[in-house]
Amino acid sequence: MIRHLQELLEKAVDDLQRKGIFPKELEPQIFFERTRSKEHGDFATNMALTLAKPLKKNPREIAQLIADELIESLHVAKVEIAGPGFLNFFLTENCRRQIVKQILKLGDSFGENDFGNNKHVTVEYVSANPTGPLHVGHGRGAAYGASLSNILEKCGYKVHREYYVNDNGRQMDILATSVWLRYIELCGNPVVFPSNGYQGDYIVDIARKVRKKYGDKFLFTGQELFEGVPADEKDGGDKELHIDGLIANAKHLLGKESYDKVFQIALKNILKGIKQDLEKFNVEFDTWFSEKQLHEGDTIDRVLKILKDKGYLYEKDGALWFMATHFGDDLDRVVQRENGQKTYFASDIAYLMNKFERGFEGALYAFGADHHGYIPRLKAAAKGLDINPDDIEIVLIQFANLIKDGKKVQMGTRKGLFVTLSQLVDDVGVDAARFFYVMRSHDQHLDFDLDLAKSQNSENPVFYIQYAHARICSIFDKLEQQGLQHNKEIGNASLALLTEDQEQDLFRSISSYPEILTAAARTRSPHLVANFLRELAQNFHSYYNAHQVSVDDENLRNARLNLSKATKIIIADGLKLLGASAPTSMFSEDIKQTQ
RNA sequence: GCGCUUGUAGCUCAGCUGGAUAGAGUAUCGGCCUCCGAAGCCGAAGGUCAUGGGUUCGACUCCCAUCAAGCGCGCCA
Repeated sequence: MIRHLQELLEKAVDDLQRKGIFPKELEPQIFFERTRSKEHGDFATNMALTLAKPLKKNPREIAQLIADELIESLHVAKVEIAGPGFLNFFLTENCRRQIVKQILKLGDSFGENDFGNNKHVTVEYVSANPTGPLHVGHGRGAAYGASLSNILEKCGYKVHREYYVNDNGRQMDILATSVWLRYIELCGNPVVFPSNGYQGDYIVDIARKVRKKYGDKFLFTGQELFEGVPADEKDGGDKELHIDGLIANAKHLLGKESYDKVFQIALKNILKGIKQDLEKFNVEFDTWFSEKQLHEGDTIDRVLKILKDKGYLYEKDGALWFMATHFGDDLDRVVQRENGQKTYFASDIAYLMNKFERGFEGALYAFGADHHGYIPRLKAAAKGLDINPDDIEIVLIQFANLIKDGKKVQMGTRKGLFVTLSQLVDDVGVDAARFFYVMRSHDQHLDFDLDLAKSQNSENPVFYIQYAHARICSIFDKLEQQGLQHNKEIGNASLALLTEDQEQDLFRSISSYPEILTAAARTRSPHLVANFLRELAQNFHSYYNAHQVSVDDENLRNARLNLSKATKIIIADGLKLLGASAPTSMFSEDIKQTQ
């Protein structure tokens, strides 16, 4: 529709240019927006206002010139000049109503569009280190990435969802060593657990599995364990040196093969847990990308060689540095440490290159806000690799606070004192969890109110929306109970009977869905969809309260049923994009039955 | 100290590319079930858009400064 209006305007401007009223070199940008209030029609453009300056004319005069030049359209009832010089377009009643027909015909593919131009992009999200279960802090990134991916897909992007698994490096060694120490405890040798080790119970669970499989094969005495290890923090030493010493001993005592076995059991179990939690959270990935494969393959060496050949690497203090400052970063970054180890940044560059080598035309990262320092260095890496930095995009997700009884839930990251994502889902349900995480703008801190998320009334926006859906389903159930049939054809032929204010509001609302989707895709903002759904649900509830859908008159009844059905389709589709379900009933006993 | 993000109704938040009278929810107050699910609806009230400058015909939106909050500034991951 917008395109049609744009064509009308373009034609008018063309004609004005041909007549010499507008200068020929003028190339106006034509934007239409939905009006905020219906007194302003359906669509408005501020074109006359933007032309005021180059034309040195009063905007209302310009608007008048354009309005006079507009040719008739079947779809446009009238055009008004309003306010400082807006052109307000009023669609014909008939045109507004057609949307119902269209939605019923297209079903849940309504709203699909080619905004993304088939661009092949990776969306990377969560990518939490596999050193423990996901906690509620990861939940927002997961919900955001999954919802955004769905929306992008609906808007014509080819989306590849990736989880980058940091299965290499010191944190993983700490994990393996922690498991090993717990294992030794289980075998009956008391161990003073390092303050920097992973302390959660899940470590003990994994240690138990190690013991079950290998018995006492990896058992050593306390004395052997701590041989030559610097003191821990609690004994006045350094916790980092302490744990590094323990790692070295673990590797030495166990030998490579046995150490790897412990390491692999730890990694596999944690990863399995993460996958289960995400599945439960309705979050999926196409690829779990292992960092290790970058090291074991040639990607890292290759990417470093490329950068070196371009002259972007240099040696200093025995380490290898990338000239990030040359590309706008604050500092140069080390890619290979003095001890020969590649840094995480080296893997990050390699992974970036790998994404584009696999043919992706864009890489989108959803990072926690604490990673914002990465943006300049990643962009710098892209420039160094001749990748257009605009093709990599980093979205920062602000933190979420859990609120219980009106107070912040305090969480310590160490000692396993965190609420896991899995617990949250058990507590409030997937639907509420997914919806709450994305209902606010991602660059806004989020207060996640647990009590609200759990509540089953209209204060809870998820329930409010789902209730609208369930109500519509209930109308159709009732119809069937009365022995009546919904006749779509009669409904479509009778749409002209839908003249109530609330019906007009619903037309407006459902027809704006595709634009909401493209806006959400363009600004990477799933919360727009959440807001839209609330409004749509509200429009429906108002309608429902003001008018009977299932009336005696067959024509009117079917027309209203068509409108209700169209509304239902969109609510269900929107909820699906956000990872929430659209229940056919809100009664808890029914929900149990359907589950 | 430098950098990034944020500051809108009592509270939680929307506000599209600079555009029309800054909007929702919640809390408060007042109404609506003989009627498809009242888990709902309708109405009232609530604002110096952190502050001060600037650009503009026009600023919540862009620029500068100040204040406040969160985060980041390693041969850590």
